[in-house]
Amino acid sequence: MNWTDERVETLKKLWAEGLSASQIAAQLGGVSRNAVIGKVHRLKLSSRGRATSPRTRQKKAATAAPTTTTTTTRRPRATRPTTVSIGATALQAQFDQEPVAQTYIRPVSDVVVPISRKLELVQLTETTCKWPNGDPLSEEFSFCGNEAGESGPYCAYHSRIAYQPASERRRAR
DNA sequence: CCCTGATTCGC
DNA sequence: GCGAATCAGG
Repeated sequence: MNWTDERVETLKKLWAEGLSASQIAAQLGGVSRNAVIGKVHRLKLSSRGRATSPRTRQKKAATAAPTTTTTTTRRPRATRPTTVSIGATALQAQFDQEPVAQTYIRPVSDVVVPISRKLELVQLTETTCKWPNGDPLSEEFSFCGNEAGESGPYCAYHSRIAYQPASERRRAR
């Protein structure tokens, strides 16, 4: 995957919004979080709060021989054919809503979400992502429905969105 | 163990 | 320039 102007643009945007490298990587698709971080550095826009202390590294020389890892699956981060722009409401609820009359739309920023299967409630099974798309009161409402595995009610992507903010908050950056 | 960003360095 | 491996830390 090469860094097209578009992708770089998205990267900058999301990074500026404060998304984590892995989230950005997930949304761009085809790249690892390391790639994102590396790119961010090269773009010299890494200045986003000192997360870690002044590291002084000078260990390991290079890639050592991994001891035949039996099932060390290298996950290419699943298939993400297309990315669809949807006005997600995921994290908004946590931002206080001023009593001020704000009837118009709040851009917040488009959040790119992976393909959803748009399932109805009755179609959900124990392994389908139960992440809601849209307003539950709306006709348009649906569930993500992608494979959720057994680690939770959401697919890998939505698990991040659902749980990560909490841990992020916990660290109180 | 999960995650975060930072750095190094072979490619 | 790119990004995996690695580190250091929450």
